[in-house]
Amino acid sequence: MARKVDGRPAATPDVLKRPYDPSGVEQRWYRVWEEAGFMSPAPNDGQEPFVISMPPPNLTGALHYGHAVIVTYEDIMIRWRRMQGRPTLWLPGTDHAAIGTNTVLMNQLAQQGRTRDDLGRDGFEQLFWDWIGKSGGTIRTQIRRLGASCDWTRERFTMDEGLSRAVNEAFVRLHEKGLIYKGSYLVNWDPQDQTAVSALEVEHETVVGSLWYVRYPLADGGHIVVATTRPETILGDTAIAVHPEDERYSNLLNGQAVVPVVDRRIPFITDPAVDREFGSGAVKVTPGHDPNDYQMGMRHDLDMINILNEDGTLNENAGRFAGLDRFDARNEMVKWLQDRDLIENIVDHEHSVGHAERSGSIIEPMLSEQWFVKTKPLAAAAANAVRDGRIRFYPERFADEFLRWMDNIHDWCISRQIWVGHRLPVWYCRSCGETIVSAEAPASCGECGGDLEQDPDVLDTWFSSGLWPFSTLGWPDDTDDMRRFYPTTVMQTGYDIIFFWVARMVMLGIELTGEVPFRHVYLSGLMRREDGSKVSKSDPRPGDDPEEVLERFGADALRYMIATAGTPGSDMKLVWQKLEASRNFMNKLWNAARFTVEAQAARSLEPAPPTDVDRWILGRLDRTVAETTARLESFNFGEAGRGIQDFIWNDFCDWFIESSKIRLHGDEPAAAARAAATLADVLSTSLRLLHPYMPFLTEEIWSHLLGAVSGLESDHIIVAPWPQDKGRGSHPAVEEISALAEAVRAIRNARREANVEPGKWIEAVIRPGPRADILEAESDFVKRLARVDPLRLAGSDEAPPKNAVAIVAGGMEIYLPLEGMVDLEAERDRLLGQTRELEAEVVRAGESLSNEKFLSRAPADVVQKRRDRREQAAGELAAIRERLDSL
RNA sequence: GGGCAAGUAGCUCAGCCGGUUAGAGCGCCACGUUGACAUCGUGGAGGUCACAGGUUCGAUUCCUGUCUUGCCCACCA
Repeated sequence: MARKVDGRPAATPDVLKRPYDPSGVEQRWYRVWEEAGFMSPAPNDGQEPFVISMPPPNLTGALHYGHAVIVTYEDIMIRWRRMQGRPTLWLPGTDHAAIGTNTVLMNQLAQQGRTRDDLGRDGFEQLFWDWIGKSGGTIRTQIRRLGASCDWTRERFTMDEGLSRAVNEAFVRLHEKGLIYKGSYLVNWDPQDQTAVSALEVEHETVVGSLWYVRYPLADGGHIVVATTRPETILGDTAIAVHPEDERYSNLLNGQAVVPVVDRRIPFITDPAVDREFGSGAVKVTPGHDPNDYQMGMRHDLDMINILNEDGTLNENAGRFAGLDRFDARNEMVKWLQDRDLIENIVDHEHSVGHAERSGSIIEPMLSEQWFVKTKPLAAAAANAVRDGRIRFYPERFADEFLRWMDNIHDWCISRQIWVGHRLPVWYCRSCGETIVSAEAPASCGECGGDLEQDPDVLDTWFSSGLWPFSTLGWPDDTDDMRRFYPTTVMQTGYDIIFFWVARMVMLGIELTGEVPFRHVYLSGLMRREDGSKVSKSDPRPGDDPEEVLERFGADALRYMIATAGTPGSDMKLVWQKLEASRNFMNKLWNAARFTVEAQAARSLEPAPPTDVDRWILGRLDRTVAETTARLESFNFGEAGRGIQDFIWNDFCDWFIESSKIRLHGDEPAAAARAAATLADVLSTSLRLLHPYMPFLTEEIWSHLLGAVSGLESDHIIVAPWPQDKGRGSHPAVEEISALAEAVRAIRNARREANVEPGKWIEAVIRPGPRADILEAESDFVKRLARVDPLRLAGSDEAPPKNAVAIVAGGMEIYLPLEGMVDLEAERDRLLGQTRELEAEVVRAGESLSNEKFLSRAPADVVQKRRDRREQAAGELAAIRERLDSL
């Protein structure tokens, strides 16, 4: 027989060693599941499938907590639905992340002192594919490590052959319908990555800069003052605008101003967009480098001058400043103006500056020829799908956010001047200049037969991710998977990409497939650091890497912490103590399992009928089953998880296991067999409830149970049936035993107050009132758990013992005759204190019960409840007063 | 500038489609080697549910306003 460290014999089999150690266990079970094919959908039996497209992690490096959050919630849903018997498909994959990956690769090259031009496009693409292989492998391993029960046989990558075909097809179809167009517009230009980005990829940051008041000479002499935050853009000015009703400047309208440095003569225009109160009331107009001015330029047909090169230096239009970097140019310009006394004033000014999400560099609005998606018609259809309930959001407030964005949408710039991503399916004829948009590469120009050249640009990464729910199922082909699994059921992702991704999927899904891509959108919060700061790629800190947590606590602990960390849609913090609490819970369950397995030795006999204690725990179990199922239905994963723990720890371990020891160690084999059977029953059901949260631990325990218990529903818990509520929660024993537990608690409390040694057995006398039967049947429950013996039931006409501590609890009067230990004074004080509390209670209840309006307006059950409460309090009060009198 | 969320025990957070003595984990205090578990057990202390009004028989929960914090959206030079 195995020995414990302290020398006591251990009756538990060696396989259930304590404490629970997740390392090894987790990887082992994952392999078993994968090899058995449990994670692929069951064959088509006509049942409605439950489908989730896993948000594809970016291949920009390793896993982060965002992925852990996604895996946790989605795996909970998938495992739960699988256990319910639904055919489930959870389709995993990865995303090439275009600019994100581009940044990673460019940084790697920079560290070697190289640029992408050293490699050339082919060489750079080779580098990309090498990286994809490496990063993809890491990510796949980590997703497995988290326990994601997804279908790896259907894994996809946004740039694999099928998905690339889908991208081309989507582009061509949208282009044919006029929903994709090319044009020269003011775009957000990232001078560092040297590419256009979409408005969503620009992050605005409020900074305190300067507002320069600049004197522009007038052609007819004199000057006009204009305020600007970007003096270098003076070089691109093509007008000066004032408000039409601004009389201060009405006399200047026919004249011209002279742009400093370049000496260009520019007209005055009037436009109601000008704010008379701001600055001098006159504004310089730079249509080539400011969105506002661009609009104004369009309205007034102004010249549009581009003063920047793609790398952010100034071009030949900048005169003497050509070749300078944009920031140097600003300083030089100010100096130049100051030298000529053309700066009237400089004031601090708070304004917002756009930065590129990836590179962090300041965005320059710049004229550029790009490809765009015409979003208005797509957005209208998407908004309708949400308004009419075809798509539902959880929490609901995100639907409003979604709609607001859709209603104010701008066209989407989808071309990027980088080398990572899907090349535009666009070719130009070298001879005649013809543009050809085609899903397949054409051999030659259809017009003149000339040679073709493919457009060098690639697509925004979100264009391909926008197709994800259907491109992964085989679209544009009419595949079995597409027919069976589309539309998908739930889309769950972080709320931070609702516009980037969710919105695009809805727009493109409806347009290209005619159906919404998913029915439910569950948006989860972000995982923050313990101090509340955001985990960021640009500023990594120790603790940001989930790998550490997996090492120390295992995937189950991390998952449970994430699932129970908060409420839907709200951010959560990575709190170390919560991970410890998860681990402790796992250990608690593990030990309960050891106990249960050990107890099965008693199951050789035909079990006795269930006792009220059995009925109580089975009733509590059924209530937990019902609650958990309802909470999962409504996406309340945190509440569900906490409820399961509450049941396992507080009901099962603290009360049922403790009380089962009476029967297990007693001398009635049939009773012991019943206790063992109930233990196994409750444990196996609890494990199934918990499995979606802690797949590894529950599978491990299940495997040990298999050897000890018969009648388990399945060889593997992952495919075991989800528990059913058998309605035992309404059995009277549920309340009866709860009352006994309340009595036990009260006795323990009284013992403590009377300074009775915890281990000491003391006598108790109970006047059971209406609980005589249950107390008779389960007196051992009270005896053992309250450590009282002998326990004597007194008739209602019998006088209570004199020198005793008196307690009223669970509808019973309990007396603990503690000879020589009862301090009469202290006892009287204690009882007086209780009297006061009860009196207050009676008064409170009495006030509302004597209130006519309460009686007439409050619902009947509320009134009844209050009556009951008053009655109970009054009863207890009477008993205590009687006791006081006798002292 | 507009919008959203949050403000509940020392800390991290639940709860509240109005009605219980407002809960959990951690922390704290006291006690405990009772054969599942010290990653534990038992008992306890600790909250004017941000503030001010209003609706109601009754408000932590609903409404209005204020303050604080966080986030999103927005072309004010």
